Amino acid sequence: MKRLTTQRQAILDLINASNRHWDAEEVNRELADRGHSVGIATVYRGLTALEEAGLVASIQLADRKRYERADKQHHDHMICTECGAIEEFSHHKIEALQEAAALEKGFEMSGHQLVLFGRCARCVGESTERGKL
Amino acid sequence: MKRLTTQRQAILDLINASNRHWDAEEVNRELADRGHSVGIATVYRGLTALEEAGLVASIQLADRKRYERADKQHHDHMICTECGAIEEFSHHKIEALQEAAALEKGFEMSGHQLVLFGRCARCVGESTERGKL
DNA sequence: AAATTAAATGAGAATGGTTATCATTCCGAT
DNA sequence: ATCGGAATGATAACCATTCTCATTTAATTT
Ligand SMILES: [Mn+2]
Ligand SMILES: [Mn+2]
Ligand SMILES: [Zn+2]
Ligand SMILES: [Zn+2]
Repeated sequence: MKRLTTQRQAILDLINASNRHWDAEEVNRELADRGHSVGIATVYRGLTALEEAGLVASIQLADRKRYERADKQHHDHMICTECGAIEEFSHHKIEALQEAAALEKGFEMSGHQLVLFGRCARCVGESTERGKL
Repeated sequence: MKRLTTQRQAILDLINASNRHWDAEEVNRELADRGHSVGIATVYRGLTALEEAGLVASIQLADRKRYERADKQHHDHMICTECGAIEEFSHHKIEALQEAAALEKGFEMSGHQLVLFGRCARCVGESTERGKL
């Protein structure tokens, strides 16, 4: 059980060849554009299967789930509330302190999700530009 | 504009009188049980309005949005993947380091969301009990 | 190679949380 | 009392995701 079919391979290749954080619909559309159209249900099932196999990683944002390559070290995300850009960062001290906080509550931590919201450098720069006019 | 109507007051009172993290449907059902039934659409609008007014706070979990009292100091959450319990914690160092990480990327942070997943003390205890049998 | 069997696919229906519509009701200000 | 902007509630619509099911694909066994 759990085959790496042509469709799943196509999804995996797409994700591995980029640094983006894809949602199911984007994967579906991009594959269609490339001529290897894959049914949307299959995309959802494929993404789930690939994640279970540890071949892709995901972040659950408010509305949609997004997938990215799994061959990067663990990191968290900052999301620009203005342009939607997703930046990555990792801070080992934060990770350590999370563990500490969990321990303190007798909580057996198995994972976490940290997302920072705000304006990315580019958006901040642009609005500053505009202010100068 | 933005009135504190009877319905919204009822929602607010309900949330303020508890330490729970309510979703819209729970609020709707609880108010109905108490005889002050409020339409589900009104509950959604009310919760949004109350949050905009700073009278309640919210956390966006994977599936649903949950609301809680706003009169507590900022905190983050640990969610038990076994029983669904939501525990709260706050760690000023984590908060500070988040700011630092944002600064490093030229990111103008306006908010964040940190959720730890795992098993709460009670669930860990229970499975240990069971192991002893 | 043919048959067997389990898993995967895809089209479309269904689900579930949330938002939009719209006629009606409420309420504050003139 | 009247007017006009908000709020309400029933319901439809939305949208991401999952489910159903007939069909296809592909390993495994004869
Ligand atoms: Mn990432
Ligand atoms: Mn809380
Ligand atoms: Zn931006
Ligand atoms: Zn628990």
